[in-house]
Amino acid sequence: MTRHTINDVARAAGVSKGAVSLAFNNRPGLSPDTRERILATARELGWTPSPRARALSVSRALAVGLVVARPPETLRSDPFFPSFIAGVESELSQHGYALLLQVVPEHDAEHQSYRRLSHEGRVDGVFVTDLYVDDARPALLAELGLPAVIVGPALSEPFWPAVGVDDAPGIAAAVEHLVGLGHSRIAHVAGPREMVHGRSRREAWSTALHRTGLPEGPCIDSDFSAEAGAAATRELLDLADPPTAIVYANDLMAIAGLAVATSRGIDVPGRLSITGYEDTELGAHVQPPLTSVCSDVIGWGRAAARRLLELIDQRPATDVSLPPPTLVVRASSGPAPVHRATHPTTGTPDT
Amino acid sequence: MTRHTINDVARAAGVSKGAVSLAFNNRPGLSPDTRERILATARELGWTPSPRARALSVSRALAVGLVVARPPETLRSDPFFPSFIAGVESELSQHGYALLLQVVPEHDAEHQSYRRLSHEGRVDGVFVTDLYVDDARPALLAELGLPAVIVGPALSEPFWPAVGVDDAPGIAAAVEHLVGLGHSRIAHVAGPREMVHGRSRREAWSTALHRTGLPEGPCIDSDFSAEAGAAATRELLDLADPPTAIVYANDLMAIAGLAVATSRGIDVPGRLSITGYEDTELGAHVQPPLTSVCSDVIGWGRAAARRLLELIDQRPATDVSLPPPTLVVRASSGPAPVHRATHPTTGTPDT
DNA sequence: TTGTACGCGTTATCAT
DNA sequence: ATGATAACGCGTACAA
Repeated sequence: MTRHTINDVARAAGVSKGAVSLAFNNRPGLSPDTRERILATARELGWTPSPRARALSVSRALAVGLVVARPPETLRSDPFFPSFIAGVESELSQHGYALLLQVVPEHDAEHQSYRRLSHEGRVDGVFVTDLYVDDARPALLAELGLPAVIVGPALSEPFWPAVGVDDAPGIAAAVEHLVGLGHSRIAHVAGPREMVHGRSRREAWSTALHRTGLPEGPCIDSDFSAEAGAAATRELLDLADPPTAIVYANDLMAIAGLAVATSRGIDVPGRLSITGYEDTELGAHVQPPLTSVCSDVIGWGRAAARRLLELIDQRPATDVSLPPPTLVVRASSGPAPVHRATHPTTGTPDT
Repeated sequence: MTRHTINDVARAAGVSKGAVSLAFNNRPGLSPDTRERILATARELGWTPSPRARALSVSRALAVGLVVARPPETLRSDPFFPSFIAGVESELSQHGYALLLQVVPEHDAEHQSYRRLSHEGRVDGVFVTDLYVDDARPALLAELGLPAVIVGPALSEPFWPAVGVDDAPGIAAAVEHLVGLGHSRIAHVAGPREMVHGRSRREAWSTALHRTGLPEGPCIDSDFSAEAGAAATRELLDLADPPTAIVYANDLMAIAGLAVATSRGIDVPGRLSITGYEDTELGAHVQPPLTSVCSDVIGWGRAAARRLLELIDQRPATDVSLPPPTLVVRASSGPAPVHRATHPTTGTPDT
């Protein structure tokens, strides 16, 4: 019951090692029936090529890497990665590739990780997530010669292709939804200005408002964390002329913001409407349930993996069109209040 | 600037390949100064052994696997894995090991994954999480001869060691906290009976109550999801004699339960106290902030990885004592109501 | 300490 | 066209 090798198969099929290799790699040079005979023999013996040996001989790792640089605290509640990874895996496994994951606390460590992965030849390519404006990683990876795919909004990145769901339609849908409900003072709690997906969502919010002819509401920079989302919300509610609706750049901040509003006795959605982004499981189960933007993260992962494998194999990019995100309307968004209180924290009942 | 090999180092140091290998593996058979000279030369050339070649030659993968079998939906909001993985990585990287991750939708697929990982020799060992009572995986892995560490409550598992933070002290602390606040009817929203950590938390709750001399409150089986947590909460609140406090088996269910209470106009903690488990980021930012049990998940990951590497190397287990979980008290738990309403949904103001 | 076989496929070179 | 042969990738380990 010991492990079989290519030699066992070759012997059993009465051919040479080389022939078995040709058969398994769909390479010309074999008559159809010997090819079939070889494959059948391999099937019987339960043999498949060893990735270890293959890796050494083809000078490839047959694995790709995902390095996530965040303090675990920030990462903890992030719903993105599990789905993304599931999608990635579904594509990789079909090509005999594996996913190697690392979670490191900060950016410097991430650079070290890439260097090591590349130097040791552990991976043939990597995904880069949470791209910053002027991010140094693409250049580093180019220097290392390590193929990469940017996971996030497509941008004119000189080094590597980007695969991402476009944020804009989802944010636009949220804004239009709120405008349709009569809101005219729509704020945004944004992701960090330095992060590409923070910036793109902010721009989408701004653009959508301009398109409807409304002025931009106030916009507070935040960092995608619950803590900062809560602080931003307090800041907005403290304004002399607070917004009647807030578009958050993710669910985590939206849920924290919701708690802030509730704790001040501000009725949601009676006095304040709220939308999130990402449609987390919990969003549907807070009070009131959160209106949010939902995108196909699994499909996204699959597409990113496909692109990365193409890049590694130097194949041309196949077109993948990811479905645009959709707005899931729940009870956290409702008609704009008829009378706008001058100061919501003094809370007179609405309608 | 092409990649160096062990031969380059050997030549540069004026020794044989074998000597370089001995030097890098701290093996006897080399004079101290040649050893040092070899290491210095390697440092100069920036050479480290190639995991690929090593893997083939030592007949090891130099990687361990983590297969997570859950529908992405369920996994999405799970805060456990990122921290756990960070801890795992910190240990693995020191030993030249890498972590290979897979996310599969259901249990059958997980079995397939293990079979494949083992058959292809992709990993030298795996972590098994979310253990079920009578789980078939340990036996499968034993049959495959693939070393495994159970991540979860220590239990008398015949095949593999378990590494886990003991749930009991944390749950007990929550129960005692509530008892100290005057609660006498303390319910539990449990994880699935078939899951080991569901069961262990339930038993901890039961034991803690008995120790204080209080009768068990009602206990509803749930499944760790927000959806089911909400349903369980509704069920509890519909009882003729509803509990004044609910101990949830995780934060996700607790937050969903909180929303249910709030939506019924039940004041938390005035009329109902709530505790969670896991201390997620969001728990501190819901309204009211959630009392929860916090454990050192990163340390847990580190310990599990260490044990797995020991198992792979057939070394004896070193003792690791993980710090017991601690109770983080926030505003969702408070004094038991003085007058217990006969039916909380008819909600007369409290105190 | 050194020489060399070995692990296990892949691929370039040859032979029919 | 088909298929065999042998070198190769890069460390490790055992005999000398």
